[in-house]
Amino acid sequence: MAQIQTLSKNQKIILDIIEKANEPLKAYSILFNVQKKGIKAPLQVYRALEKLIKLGKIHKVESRNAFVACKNSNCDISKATAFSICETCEKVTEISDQKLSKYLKNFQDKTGMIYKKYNLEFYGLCTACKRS
Amino acid sequence: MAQIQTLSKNQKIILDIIEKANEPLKAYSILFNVQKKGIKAPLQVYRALEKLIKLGKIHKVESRNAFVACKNSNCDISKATAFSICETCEKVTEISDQKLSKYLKNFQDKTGMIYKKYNLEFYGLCTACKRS
DNA sequence: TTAAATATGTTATATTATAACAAACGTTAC
DNA sequence: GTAACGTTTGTTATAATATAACATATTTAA
Repeated sequence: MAQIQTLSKNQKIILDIIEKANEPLKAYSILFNVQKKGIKAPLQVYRALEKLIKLGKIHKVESRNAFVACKNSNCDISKATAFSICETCEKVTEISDQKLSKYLKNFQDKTGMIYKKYNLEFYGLCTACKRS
Repeated sequence: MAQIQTLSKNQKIILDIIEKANEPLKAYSILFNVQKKGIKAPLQVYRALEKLIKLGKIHKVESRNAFVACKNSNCDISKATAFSICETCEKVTEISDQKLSKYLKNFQDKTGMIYKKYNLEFYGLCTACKRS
């Protein structure tokens, strides 16, 4: 029932890098960045990523195979994620919209399937790329 | 302006396999299945997949790296996709819900970004797995 | 303080996807 | 018909993403 989860050494190192990046990071680019800190193998990165995702500290942007820090303390331990992705500059922003998340959490399909999580990705043109 | 797009040989073969499968297929499992038909290399598969996606004949289930036939003639040339995915049996169903798609097509974020496409994936427990 | 759970380190390998180049095919305009 | 263009194919090689399996160490909690 521990609410506060202390992160391990590798988990801290990798979360730190993802939080400081202002763009989604790929696993092997993370690996490259942490090699000076003694993390040498892909598995060490993937294991930390897996744990951080479970804790809701980061999310995977599925269509990009990349990882971003959760900017949304409301997001229910990574059970409900929404992103906007610019197809030109690849900028990714986590969408934090109460109405949207409420709508999706309550969504029911015809089959009666129980939904525990969702992930929504919008693709388009960000305002910066629209201008140019 | 051609409305009717005739598929090439490889595209037909690969669409056929995906349509006959009742589950999402992975690229290399498709490759294995079509080797007897003379398609030998991954690129031949990936190129056909890419084209079929553009035409809206199939969709990629991003979180599974797998491909399903479009069951939804309404889905706007693969610009608006929604799936339900059972985390137990991995069954994937394309959701065809007018209200949902209308809601998402009209969704606007705070930044004013223009959305051209979206992909939504719900994860949970299907009715069959719920019973057991 | 010892058992259980979690995290680490390491090597090897599996899986998914694209680059680069050459040739063939299909459509359209003339 | 045929030249020009875009699309598709075939092929080899390689890049990028992710996991298996095993041994050891560390932390947590009864």
